[in-house]
Amino acid sequence: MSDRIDRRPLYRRIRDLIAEEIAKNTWRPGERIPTEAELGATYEAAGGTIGRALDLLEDDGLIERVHGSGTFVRRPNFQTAIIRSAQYYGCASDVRTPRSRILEREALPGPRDVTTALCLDEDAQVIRLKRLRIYDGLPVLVECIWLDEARFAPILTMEDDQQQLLYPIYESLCGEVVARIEETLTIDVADNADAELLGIGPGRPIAVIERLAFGYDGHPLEWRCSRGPASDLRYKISIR
Amino acid sequence: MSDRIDRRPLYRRIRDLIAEEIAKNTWRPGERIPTEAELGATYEAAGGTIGRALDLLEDDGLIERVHGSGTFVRRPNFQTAIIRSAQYYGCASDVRTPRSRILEREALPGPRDVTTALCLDEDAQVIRLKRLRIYDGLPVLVECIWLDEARFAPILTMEDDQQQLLYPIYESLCGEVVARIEETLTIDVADNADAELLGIGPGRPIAVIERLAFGYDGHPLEWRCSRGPASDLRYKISIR
DNA sequence: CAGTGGTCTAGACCACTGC
DNA sequence: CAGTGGTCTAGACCACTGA
Repeated sequence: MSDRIDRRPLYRRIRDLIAEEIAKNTWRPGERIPTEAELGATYEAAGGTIGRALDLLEDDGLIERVHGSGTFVRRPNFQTAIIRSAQYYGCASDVRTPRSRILEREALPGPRDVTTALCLDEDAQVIRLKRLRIYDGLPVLVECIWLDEARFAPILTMEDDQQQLLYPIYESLCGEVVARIEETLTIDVADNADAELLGIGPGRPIAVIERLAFGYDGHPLEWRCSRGPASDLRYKISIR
Repeated sequence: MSDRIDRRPLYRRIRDLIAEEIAKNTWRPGERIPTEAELGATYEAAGGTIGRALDLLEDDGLIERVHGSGTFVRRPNFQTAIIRSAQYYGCASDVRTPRSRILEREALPGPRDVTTALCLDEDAQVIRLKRLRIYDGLPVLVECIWLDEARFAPILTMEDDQQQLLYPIYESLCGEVVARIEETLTIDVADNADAELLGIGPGRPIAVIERLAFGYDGHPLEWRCSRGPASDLRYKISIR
């Protein structure tokens, strides 16, 4: 049945087969997947082996198990994103309402670096959003967001609901689910445009967070570049 | 035998018992610990259960298993430390020799914030090192390092071997092993002292990395504050 | 209550290391 | 080769969820 050529352990191969099903959208985020017993029958493995495969998927953040209830496809929340580490997020009152205003929105032929980052054809059409994020009435982040127009066309005509986060909109409007992000932090100094939008002096340090968002199938969906005052940044990690 | 009150699963309790042995220095870093069969006899558990406990310890970076050879106490290397992410580290030639020169070294009554960070008595005596880290002849990091004098007295009289890293010295000279670190990144602007030591203009962005280092027993051993040009920083993470 | 995931065992067999 | 960790099974039992 299983390839004799693939010498990886059974529970690893089963992990990958299930991950593939998730990538193929066999089950949507939040949905229940088959029980361990059913999976055991499907993949012809003992319960312990299936359990071990699910352990790996849980570690990878792809599924969530609820004791007595079932195993579900997880919808990631990116709690440890660098952007979240900024001071204004950690404020006392957790009811601070983040808002965001779209400043510019257009479709255009993709610049070379954008099509490269998103793995698109060189002549592909892309969407560009320029957005200002606001906390407590104060502008704290300028974002430039790039999307493949072929996948995200509805974004061009949606109304600007300032309360809404983008990723849930991607899912409801375009059927695209973000499963993983990569963030890179660098430091720059504010140019005149930054200074004006963010209300700080030109030449002050700016935190630049470049983000690539990927779907369950590993394909890049969104490229985003966020700029905010570096004085608001406080990023903490623990290492062994 | 085992407490009926402790309702955590057996493999979790065994994980903690072994972690405790490591913290107590029953086995030193690099040493082999008993075989799974021996551990099974000690803790009265089946092989699979011991294996699962060791899985957890491996995930936590406390041990390393070598197939066919044994299980060893791991010596961490902190590859993902924020400081490592600086540009000058990632350079093409990997033979760049980092050097460091100790600028100041003294014992003094611990300032309040230092004794607090290191969990010492308020009137404890501490060691303060000021160090300049140099890559390719260029100064790139100013570090201020604080240690409990009671544990690290030999540091006061050691000779300044500019090639050596500190953590191996802590181990060989003082018998203290760093098992885990916590780093916090913030951004500041260069004051005159920074500017002079690092050879940049005052007011330029500075990356400030505060680091607390802990022993296997979870006690803080070292408090360190590093300052370097933020333009050299490029920190990348992946999140689900 | 039935159905689900979580723990644990005993034992078989395999794969790798180092003598 | 003996000793070690790694995989896998079948089945028992437990703990939790939700109808």
